[in-house]
Amino acid sequence: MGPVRTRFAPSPTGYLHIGGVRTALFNWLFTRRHGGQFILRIDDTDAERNKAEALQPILDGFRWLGIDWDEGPGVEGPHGPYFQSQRQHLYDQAARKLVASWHAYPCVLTADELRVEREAAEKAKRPYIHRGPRRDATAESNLSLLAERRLPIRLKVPDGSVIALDDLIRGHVEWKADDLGDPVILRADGRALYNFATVVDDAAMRISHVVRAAEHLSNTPLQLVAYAAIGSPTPAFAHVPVVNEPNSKKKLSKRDMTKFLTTEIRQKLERIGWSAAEIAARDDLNPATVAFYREMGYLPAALINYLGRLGWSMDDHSEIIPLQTMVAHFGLERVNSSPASFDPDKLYWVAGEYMKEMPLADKVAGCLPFLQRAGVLPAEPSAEQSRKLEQVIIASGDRIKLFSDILQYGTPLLSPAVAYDEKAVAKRLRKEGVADLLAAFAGEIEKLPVFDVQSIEGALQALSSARGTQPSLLIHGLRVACTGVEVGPGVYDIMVILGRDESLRRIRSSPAFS
RNA sequence: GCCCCCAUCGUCUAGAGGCCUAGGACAUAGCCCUCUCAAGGCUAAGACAGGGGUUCGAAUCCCCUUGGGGGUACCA
Repeated sequence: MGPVRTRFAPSPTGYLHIGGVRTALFNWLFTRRHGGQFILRIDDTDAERNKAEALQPILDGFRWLGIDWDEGPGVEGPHGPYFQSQRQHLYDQAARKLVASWHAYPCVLTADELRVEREAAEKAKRPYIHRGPRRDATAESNLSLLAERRLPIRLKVPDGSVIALDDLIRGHVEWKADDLGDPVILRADGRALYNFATVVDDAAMRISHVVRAAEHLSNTPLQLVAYAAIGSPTPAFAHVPVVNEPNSKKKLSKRDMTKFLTTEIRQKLERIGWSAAEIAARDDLNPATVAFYREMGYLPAALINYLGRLGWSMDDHSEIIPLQTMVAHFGLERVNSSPASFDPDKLYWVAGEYMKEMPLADKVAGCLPFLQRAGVLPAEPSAEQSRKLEQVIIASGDRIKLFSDILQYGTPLLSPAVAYDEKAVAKRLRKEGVADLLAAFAGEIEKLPVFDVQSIEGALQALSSARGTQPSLLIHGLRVACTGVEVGPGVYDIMVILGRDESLRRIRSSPAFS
């Protein structure tokens, strides 16, 4: 076998779809495992919806995830160009050669005539298998007809044969050629159809393994006919199962992604500082795109790990699999043949596992932009602010699973104003004796020689036992007084981060006294 | 309609005839730890779609049914 060469052929739609990137990842893992080349080929033949700027988000997404390509946009190689719109002449040439070699023929039927044929077949309850009138005409006469008129070209499907495929994931599949109509491979205007362009390109680019979504399995027999016609060896095929919507047996669709922008998701975005207008201005901000996870502060390694395990397993127990391990063990034979549902909960868990392993400095760097975009910290934080942020992150520990989680835990400590939560205040501050305790405790900490976790805790325990109250009464009251909310890092950590003066200010101006 | 694919806990999966009273993970519930929330520990509940074969023996092989999905285009 020659070198492993795979490809992924996205069309520039303006966003990187989660299902597509999973397929790309399988290609990439397989390729890296075998030391081959992974090619990114841009399927931009559909001129109107393919603007140049619509490619950028896709490339950005791949780069963010660390999926690199050996040939493609920005990486010239021996088999370019890598934009299908620049390869039209190749399809045209190939199709004409097929007419000359009697493997293809011009279609002289009009759209209306074709429709009539199809309807007649339907009425007779017979499957419609197209065979055109010029199918058996001589190559010479077809060629001269083509010289006079621009006509669509159809590929001849050989009569009576069986087309077989040994799919690397699905095993042996076969089709009867007689069930297949002669497909148009080139439109009258010279633009190629997908089933033909993909074969011409895959052959020209020496693709050894076509790893693609299972929805393409039905296209494969026609493509196999095309390979035979152009006289190229066929690559190996592996059809990976589609990714389904969460809790559903429906494919995670590229179309109608707006439905994934539920009110819940919208709230999540708003909570991390996105305005309704900003969300509306981005049509890729929904859970079906890679960009969404990036904006939510997921670690790219976590997304990769999750996606890699979706439909593939390394063994009977591994869940957190570092990229290098994945590359070392990836194999198409362990890719499942049944569809898999995307599970946001599990992805969130994986994200948390990866965040636990993040070095502190990287965590700080990752969290900062979220605080800045929400206006909690300025573009150029002061040394004091940076120091505090680091302390907050240390104190928050495993609570931060996504970078955006810093907003929940960091905002109450980093912004000067405290937003008091009604329920928390009612439950923890407006309680018999809490105001007295807080006032007394404020007096105690004022006198502390050092203001650290040990001394604050000591003061609190001392006061509680002197008063004969549960320490938790004061602890909960303090947290709400200092942060406005009930959940968060340990209270002593909170007070140390705020500092003595700010802690006192917050305690004394808290709603416990109003 | 016709062709093709798929089918293990809610979800991701292990399982390639006996190791299966079906294992793990996420999610769920309970308990423990504890200053809340996370994290962690322990426990619970939870699946071979149905029916026929083959076999001493089937989640695993075959057939049928059912259910899901894809294709059937001058879409990709």
